[in-house]
Amino acid sequence: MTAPTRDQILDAAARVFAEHGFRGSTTRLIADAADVNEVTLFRIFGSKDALLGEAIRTRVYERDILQLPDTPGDARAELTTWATAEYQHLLTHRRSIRQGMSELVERPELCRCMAQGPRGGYTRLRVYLTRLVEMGRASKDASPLNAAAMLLGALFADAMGRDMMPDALPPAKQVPAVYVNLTLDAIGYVAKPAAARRKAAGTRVKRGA
Amino acid sequence: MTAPTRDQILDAAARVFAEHGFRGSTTRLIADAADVNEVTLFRIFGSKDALLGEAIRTRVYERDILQLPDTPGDARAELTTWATAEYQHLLTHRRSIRQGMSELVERPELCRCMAQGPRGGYTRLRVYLTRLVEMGRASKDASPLNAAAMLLGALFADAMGRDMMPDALPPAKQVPAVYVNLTLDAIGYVAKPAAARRKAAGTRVKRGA
DNA sequence: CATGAAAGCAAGCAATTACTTGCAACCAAC
DNA sequence: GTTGGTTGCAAGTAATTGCTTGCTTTCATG
Repeated sequence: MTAPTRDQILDAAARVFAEHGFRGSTTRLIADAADVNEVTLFRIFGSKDALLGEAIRTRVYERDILQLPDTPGDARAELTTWATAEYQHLLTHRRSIRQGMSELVERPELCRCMAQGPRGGYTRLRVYLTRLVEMGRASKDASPLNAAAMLLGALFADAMGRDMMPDALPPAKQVPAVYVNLTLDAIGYVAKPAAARRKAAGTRVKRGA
Repeated sequence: MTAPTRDQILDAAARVFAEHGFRGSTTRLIADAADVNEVTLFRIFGSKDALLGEAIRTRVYERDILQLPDTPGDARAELTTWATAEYQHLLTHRRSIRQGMSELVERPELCRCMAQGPRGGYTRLRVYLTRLVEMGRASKDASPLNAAAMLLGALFADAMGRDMMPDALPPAKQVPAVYVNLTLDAIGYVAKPAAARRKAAGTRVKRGA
């Protein structure tokens, strides 16, 4: 068994899955897309389920989440960079993600690997926003937990729904910055802590949302 | 042909679709769920496609969007009520909506009816938030368009993703208020216009997000 | 060249699925 | 009771699908 063929099949399976979903990804379709003989799929992976399971796990859901700094600097810039990577992944894989979401009832075992990315992102973001509050750079009343959920939710919804109504949403290139800025405004973000705020009084009027 | 049987079948089809999606909704499954003979489905609807198409259109996607007042009063209360209705619909139909989303590539004709609800909600919310800005009750820098997108996005993502990670999101009962309040904070909402703001200086510290 | 592993090819199986057909049963209305 | 409309029942068709099997071909290695 050669690694190129195995990867080739996994890549092809993920592509077919994105368009056709679980049932619609016939072994014939996958074999054609991978440019191999159908029987090869069974020789290597044993069953269609095993093949597709591994394909979407390794090609869609398993990934590294970008790090956020332990000590926040320019939060608007840092979070926008971070959100851009997150959003890019969601946008790139939106078809597969939509297919995976539709399988939640019939294949609950998919739940864990599907939730891995969102959980990781959520945790990092929440920690970062909590630090902002602790540093006196966001309102003490703010809930980093809720704000993190809202930002990630908005990014997710945008990526999943954009194909449905592209004209009704902010331009894709602007999306990360738009939602990051709204989120930071929502938690009363300021570039400097309260003690230093009097000297930088105009900071908030310079950024529009 | 009797109307009860027709409706019975449509209801059953929608239920089966929510769990099994398009392909997985076999005519046998639907007939069993509707407690009718399989041939009846074809007598009444002609094909499985036509049946499912009508079922999800009429049982999931076609709906009335709650109105928002032309002149905003207590925006936190009004938007929370409104968002609660919106969220409830999304939560109730989340399985069907997820299935529908997964079909976007293979059945692009679904796009329009799927987008109808979100578009309507988006428009109403945007108009309402624009009025807030015009009344001097939100920041002139705010973009009602972006804020509307974020609020609706967050509600959507929450409803669609809750099954995947129920513990990582705000409690469902609190969701509408949480995201409405964050959104209003993001656009610099105040209960009264700028001219009257000095007399109600404590308004913002009373509500936590 | 010989060998073994990997993959291709062709045929086929059993199960499933949307759908059809002919007859029978049921029910409401006259 | 008769009639017409609606639905059920049973059997079946053609197509599709995951998967298997036996033989052949290809390729890398010694």
